[in-house]
Amino acid sequence: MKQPKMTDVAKVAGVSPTTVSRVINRRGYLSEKTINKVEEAMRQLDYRPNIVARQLQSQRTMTIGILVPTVANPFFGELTFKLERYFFDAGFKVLIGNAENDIKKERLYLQQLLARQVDGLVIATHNHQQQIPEYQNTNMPVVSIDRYLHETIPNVSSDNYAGGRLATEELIRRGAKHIIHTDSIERFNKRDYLRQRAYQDVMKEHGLEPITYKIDFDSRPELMNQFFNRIFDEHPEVDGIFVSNDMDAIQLLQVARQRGMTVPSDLQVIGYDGVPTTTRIVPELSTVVQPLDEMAKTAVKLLQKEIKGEKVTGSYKLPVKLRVSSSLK
Amino acid sequence: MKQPKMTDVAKVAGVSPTTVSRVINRRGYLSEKTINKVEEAMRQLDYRPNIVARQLQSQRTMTIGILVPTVANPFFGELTFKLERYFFDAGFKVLIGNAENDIKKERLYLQQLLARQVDGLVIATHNHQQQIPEYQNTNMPVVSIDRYLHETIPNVSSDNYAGGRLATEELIRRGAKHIIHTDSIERFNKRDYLRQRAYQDVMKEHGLEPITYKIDFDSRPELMNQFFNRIFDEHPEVDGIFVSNDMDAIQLLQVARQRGMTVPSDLQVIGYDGVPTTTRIVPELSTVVQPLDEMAKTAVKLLQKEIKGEKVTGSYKLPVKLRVSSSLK
DNA sequence: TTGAAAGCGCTAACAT
DNA sequence: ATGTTAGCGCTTTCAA
Repeated sequence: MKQPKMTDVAKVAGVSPTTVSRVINRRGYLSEKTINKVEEAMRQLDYRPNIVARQLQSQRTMTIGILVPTVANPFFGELTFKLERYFFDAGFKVLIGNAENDIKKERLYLQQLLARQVDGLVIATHNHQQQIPEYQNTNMPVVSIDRYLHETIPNVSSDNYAGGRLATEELIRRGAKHIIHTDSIERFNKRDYLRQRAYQDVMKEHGLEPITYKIDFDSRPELMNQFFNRIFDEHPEVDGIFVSNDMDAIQLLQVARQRGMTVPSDLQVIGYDGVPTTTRIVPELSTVVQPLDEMAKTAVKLLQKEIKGEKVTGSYKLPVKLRVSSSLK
Repeated sequence: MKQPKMTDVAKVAGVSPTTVSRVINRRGYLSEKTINKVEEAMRQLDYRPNIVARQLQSQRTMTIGILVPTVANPFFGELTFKLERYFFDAGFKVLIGNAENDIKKERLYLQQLLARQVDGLVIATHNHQQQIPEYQNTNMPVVSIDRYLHETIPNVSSDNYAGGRLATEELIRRGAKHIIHTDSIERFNKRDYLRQRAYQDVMKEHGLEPITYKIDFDSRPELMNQFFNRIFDEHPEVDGIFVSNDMDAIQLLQVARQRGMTVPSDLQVIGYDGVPTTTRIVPELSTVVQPLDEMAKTAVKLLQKEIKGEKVTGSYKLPVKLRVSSSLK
């Protein structure tokens, strides 16, 4: 048997559909008696309003699309979790897409979501935006996380430059002389290379030579191991490494141990992200902690403003802090 | 300016709205000329069909709701990722809810999602289903993961009993004599205690005394440390532990190391889950690997059947395998 | 305080 | 091969 609709409720309650709608939405004048009749009818039929019909009428879905590389990664899992929580508190549901560093998939999601299935979009993927013309469509409210998409799209991120400085300065302060920086290769846009720039600036300020290695984000664990081994082979003098994210840093720690290096006496390591889950699993890793909770809150707030019709642009950099642990002297 | 709709396209192309619809959906007879005219008009107006209107008409949203405790947990992050991937391949979008072990929140999600916003539901939460009457509503296609909800709702899980046996037997085979099992407390239903039952059966078969400790799932890391320390205090003779999930097992390893115990010579440990992310971070942990990919595939397949109208019930147990690493002798 | 009618944007059924 | 009409289930005028 089919789900009851408003006219069914109206019939049972002996009123018009309009009145049922009024009762559901508590709009306009209603007599106590009518309210009771209608509510009784709804209960009797186990009636649930059809959200889709309401969406068509109201032209809003109260749904937000979130695009990430993959929620299987602890950083994006945590981010998605926080975003979803704050959106939920604001009355929004959340549709997720794991773009998997696949431009085609990201475009497919966008084409779907732009078809008025969502009221807004949070983009935290790492694909090359130049290849995704959909972001030029400025009608849809969009916020990006840690990524520049378009001049009209506000961007929320941790203060990458400050974070890069913090990490590098700390390594130097603790006696490291030969410090290497590894970064993901997929951050195409110059504005996203702030961690690296900060590292280079600090190194130069201290008369040290900056050396950056680029990691292919998608590389498999075995390749990562090769990659880190190569660093050690090419730079046996290295005594400090600033790694652009904790997952990579953890793997680096493993490689260093396999090579018989002792952390922190032979090698000091600082990562980036500081997500609770990874910190809990590898408490010994020192790291630059991104204010994920604040970032999520900010993104939600900005997107809500956009949805209300306010113009929002610019870059929102949130302060990082250092978590010092036993991977530092 | 407003988004163009079908009639706008129809006007520009000089045809009827129906024809536009036909072109979009490639249905019925169309002349080459008409197709071109319509497509040109769509391009010119940057037209995107309104999905919500289509949903109202077709009575399907092509959207699935997924409820998990939180995607921030690597296990559920990975599960959500895989589910989303296979649903995407099948043409479905995915709405997520982080129920956070909060019955109220879970009910709120359900009430929303049951309002025909989704075509089906995957439930992987850990709340007490007796307190969630919405699951009695049998109209909505539902699949549960590792959790019994209702006799009409199919359940997909790893073979928990086999996994429990595998872990316990392996510890015994490798010489452990005093083996303790720790399990989450939130698995209310008897059918969910299969890992524990397997552990107990194997212990008894070998003339050993089973000892199970229950962990409160939500407990904070500090409490977990206390908890594990208590186990070691109360059972200094312990030389093997089977922990019900890897996150807990990892924390146990840390506590053991803090106490100066050496793994595996003093203490052998086996976890449960074997998610790629945690395995990559803590490769030394031996664990019972859940076939997450198969579980996701199965859940997607079952839900699609239900959506097509087929009746699906019963319990789908998928085979586990042991991942042996250096936490075993 | 309540109801009738129109319309949100699309597609299915029925013409032609 | 294309158009007309009706309707998906709700809310919003406007009227009574």
